[in-house]
Amino acid sequence: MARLSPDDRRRAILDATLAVARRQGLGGITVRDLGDEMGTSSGLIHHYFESMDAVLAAAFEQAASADIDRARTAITAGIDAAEQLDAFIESYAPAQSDWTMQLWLDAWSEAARRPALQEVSRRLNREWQGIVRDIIERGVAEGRFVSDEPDAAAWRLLSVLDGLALQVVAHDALITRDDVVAWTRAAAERELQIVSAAG
Amino acid sequence: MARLSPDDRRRAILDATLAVARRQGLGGITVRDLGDEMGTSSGLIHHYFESMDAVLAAAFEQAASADIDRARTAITAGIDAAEQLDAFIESYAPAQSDWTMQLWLDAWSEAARRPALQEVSRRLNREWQGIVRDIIERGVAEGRFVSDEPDAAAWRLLSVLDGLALQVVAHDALITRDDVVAWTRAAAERELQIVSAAG
DNA sequence: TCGCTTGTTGGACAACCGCGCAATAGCTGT
DNA sequence: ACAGCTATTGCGCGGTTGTCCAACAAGCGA
Repeated sequence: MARLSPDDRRRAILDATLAVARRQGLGGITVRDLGDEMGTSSGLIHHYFESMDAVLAAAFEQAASADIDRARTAITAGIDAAEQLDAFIESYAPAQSDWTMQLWLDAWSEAARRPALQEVSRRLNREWQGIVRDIIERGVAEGRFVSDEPDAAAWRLLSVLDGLALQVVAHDALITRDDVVAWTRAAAERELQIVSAAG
Repeated sequence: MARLSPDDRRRAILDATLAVARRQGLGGITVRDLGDEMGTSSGLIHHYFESMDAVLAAAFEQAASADIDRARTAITAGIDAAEQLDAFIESYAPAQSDWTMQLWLDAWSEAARRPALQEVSRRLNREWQGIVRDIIERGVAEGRFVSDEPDAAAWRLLSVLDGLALQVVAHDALITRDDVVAWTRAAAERELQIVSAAG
């Protein structure tokens, strides 16, 4: 329809990709879906991306990065490390039909076979772990957390969160989002020897 | 080609499915791939399975069940609950190119789109959790573990193991198998308040 | 106002998919 | 040796996919 600048159109394509992925999952997207979503022809997509793979990779990176940014701003609201960790857990735990988490499941599954996707997935995953580690180190410095290996502790917390979150998304209703939040909090209290707020 | 008995052919189809999945992933398998792999026509598959979804579910169930059996026998070697938990962790932690774990990643990713596969994945995942919970309850009964919510504790332990294992398989070399074992042991010690062997 | 650049169209194309079915071929019991 | 059963074939169907490309049109500088 309207004639957009290359930058705007590129952004519009990625937005449309994520909107469709929300409904059908990353794997179920076709160029025709994107055309319909944008109200344009489907041929337009290949004027900006050389393949459908490139579209999906770019969309995944955008969505995952946006999630990280969202988590970062959610964390800054916390006064101390304990509150920040709580904000992080709340921000990370997925809803029953969470679509970003499904994106991650797809990425982890495909990573071994798609080098470009693996690179993005690995880099962003390490970034998540870094966020958790920073919170832990701050908490240790504040004297609120106890941990002699913040790096391993961060991997453990992120992993328990990933492991629980994937159950919610892949096995709808086996466990709930509330379980994820409550159980991860309990794991964090044990891991970091957090004294309860009453103390 | 050769005319096989229904049982043998069924097995051959599942074997072929796993062989192809090893190369292309569970989600990227077609009936024609299976025909090529077996050296037969593709129409044969639908003589034994009513849908592709059913084939994938059966193949995944076969591979994953074998893993559960293997873990169960590994666990029986343990004298007490602590040893059993250790045996479980060792048995579950994947090698760098672990092939069953990759299958799990594929299954979790595809579950949302394939009902039969989701049912199997959910059931077997719950079975894994049951195994861990049984060990924990035995340990509590023996007075070696402390846990007032064995069910949640089992989910946490299984999840941290899943989350760490996934990093090994999907993000080759980001963390190692040794990290998975050591870090999960540490998580278990905190979770279950295990007193060190020296005590 | 004209002409050039380029964003956009819409369909052609070949390849692929799961699935179904009539025909065929190989085994088994008699 | 023959008949009956059924495992297996091989192709067809309707539908889908990603990719390509010649034609069209909207904006912009001259």
